[in-house]
Amino acid sequence: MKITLKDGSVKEYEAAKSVYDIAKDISEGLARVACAGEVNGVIVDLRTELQEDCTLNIITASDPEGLRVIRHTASHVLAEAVKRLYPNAKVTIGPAIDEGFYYDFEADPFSREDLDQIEAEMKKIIKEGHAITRFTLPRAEAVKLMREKEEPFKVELIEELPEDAEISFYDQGGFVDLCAGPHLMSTKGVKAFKLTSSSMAYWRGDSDKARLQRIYGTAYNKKEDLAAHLERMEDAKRRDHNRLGREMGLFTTVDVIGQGLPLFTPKGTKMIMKLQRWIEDIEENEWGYVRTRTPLMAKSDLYKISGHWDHYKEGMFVLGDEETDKEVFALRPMTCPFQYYVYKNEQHSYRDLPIRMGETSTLFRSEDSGEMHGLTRVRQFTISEGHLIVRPDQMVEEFKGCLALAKHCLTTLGVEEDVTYHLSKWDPDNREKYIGEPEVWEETQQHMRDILNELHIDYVEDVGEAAFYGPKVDINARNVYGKDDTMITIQWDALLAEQFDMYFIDENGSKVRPYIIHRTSIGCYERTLAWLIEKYAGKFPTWLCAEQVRVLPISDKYSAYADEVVKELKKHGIDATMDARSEKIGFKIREARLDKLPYMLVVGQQEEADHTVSVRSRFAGDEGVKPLGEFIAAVLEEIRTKEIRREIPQEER
RNA sequence: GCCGAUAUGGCUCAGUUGGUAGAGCAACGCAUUCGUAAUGCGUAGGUCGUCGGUUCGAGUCCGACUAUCGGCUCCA
Repeated sequence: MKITLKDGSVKEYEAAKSVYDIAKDISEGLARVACAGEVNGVIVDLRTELQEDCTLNIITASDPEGLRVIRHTASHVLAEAVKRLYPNAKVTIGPAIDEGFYYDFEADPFSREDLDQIEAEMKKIIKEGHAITRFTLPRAEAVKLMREKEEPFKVELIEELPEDAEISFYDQGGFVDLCAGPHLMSTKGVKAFKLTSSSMAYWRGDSDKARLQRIYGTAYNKKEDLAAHLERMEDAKRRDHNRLGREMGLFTTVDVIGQGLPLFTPKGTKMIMKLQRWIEDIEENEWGYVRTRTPLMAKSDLYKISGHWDHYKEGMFVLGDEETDKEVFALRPMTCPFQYYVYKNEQHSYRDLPIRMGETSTLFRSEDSGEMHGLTRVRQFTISEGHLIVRPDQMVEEFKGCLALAKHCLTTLGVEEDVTYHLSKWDPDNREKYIGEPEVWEETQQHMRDILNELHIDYVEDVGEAAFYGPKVDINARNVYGKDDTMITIQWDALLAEQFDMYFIDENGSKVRPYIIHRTSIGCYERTLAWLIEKYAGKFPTWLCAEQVRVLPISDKYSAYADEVVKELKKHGIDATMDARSEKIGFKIREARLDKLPYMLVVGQQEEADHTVSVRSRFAGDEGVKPLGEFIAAVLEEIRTKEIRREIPQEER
């Protein structure tokens, strides 16, 4: 009998061998890695004897799917452990997920101690080494089985399947769970796992349905892989901007000020100012933007024109009461209509276009109280907002320019490798959500594809993610915990000009509607700073650092010279300070290192006499003694070019 | 908004069955004046998130509120 494996290789076996035995054999004796039991596309029982030549789909631990199988099996072991310890708990679903697995139970909340106990029980089950076997039942019998076991959630799931479906179950030594599989062949195969946390979740994600307790865990093929994963999570925790940013004294929050309203310290403010000045300068000087300055609030009338009053009122902070007050205001959640009125302030010729308006714009959004997080989800934020008013024939070129600017910003910050581009399209099956003709949507989206391809940008297309007035390109970044946040968005809008009655005069003297591009170049400063904190673990490129150089006199005797050095540095616009405390030099260096400073200048008798500085950097350690002028020139160049100096590991120095 | 956990000096955390707060680091002072990741000694600092309740007595028990964290996206 010839067995063709998934990878195409063919192996010869004696006839009537079981899938189980073959799997055991070709998974290199591991006997733990999944036997999917899929033969020529048909799922078979693990103990089925194979009579003919066939193709066999065996998953090994080295397959990406192998990890999912291990984790899925771990979730079943978890379910069994919970049922053993809490017989009244009801099981629901337990899939493998990106970083591990979870299982939802209807039960009382689990504490960390409970998780430890469950973990111990899981280890027992694994040690007992139950064979995991698959069997199927017709739907009616499947329902009956789960009724007998008093598992209402499973009954509900089965009843949703087609009436003639063969329902598959997996049995691990008496614990039976409804499941499509595949699984490992024995509970013994779960060798490296950990329960990480528990939380609450709703049945089917619906807050009107039953409240469930979710237990999260992770599992790996080898103990070392698990340890590495846990180490990664520890590292993520250390980089977490919400922790590191506070620790480094960049921002804080205050109870009585409110949720989602971070306060920036002088240090954090300086960093944001550096980002902001950079963006404002390059937009104005290199990318042809004019700048505007518009109110942070407006009468409700404005938002009624823009449509926000009807569609976004929940998300706005409204000042006043429509019933009792003559005028009602709202803090602005976006800048668009404000800049539109700047455009409308004068009549424009086709020759004036494009007009690129940029504003460092503070916005307010009334996020739900549970949605706030650090600097990434806040109620007040400041964004490098902008609107381009363009002629239809300029649209493609200008859109390209916006993307190029965004890309330039990302590259300068050294984060261009960490983003994903998304073409957010409309949903042709959900036309009432969007305005405009299908042909126009398809055409616009094709333009955007062409632009992305021309700029050699890899992207994914997301259906149904467009704005109601047009498609957009979103640039997302992944945070330390692997979650995506949108950093930059560039939107194609051929509609709102109509709503605000914007026009320009074409060469024939008639009024024409312009197109609008709604865009940001670097996103909002709060979120960008958060991202940079995590990306660099607080060790920012020199140009961004609030404190770039610290001068460390060996002793009080040299503080006059140190002071002179600081003054000289400041004269050149370098952010420099002095540590004049009567501490040992080793102590001062240690503190400067912990503060993640790029440069330390040690000065003592020798340096004072020669007008030099002894340079120690975060990047290369001791860089030797240099004339002060030479050091300043080098740092100024590094700042000017926004260089991201690579850190040479300790052992290579 | 919903569910859960948490809230003690600037920071990280102890505080046992309710009996009126403790450590390390930081800060400050004194001594030390030092050559590339921690000098020594000492001092001060808290109405225990806020408000209310139970009690002779509350950091500890109960309730409300506020804030922080995790989850509410991954679907047999």
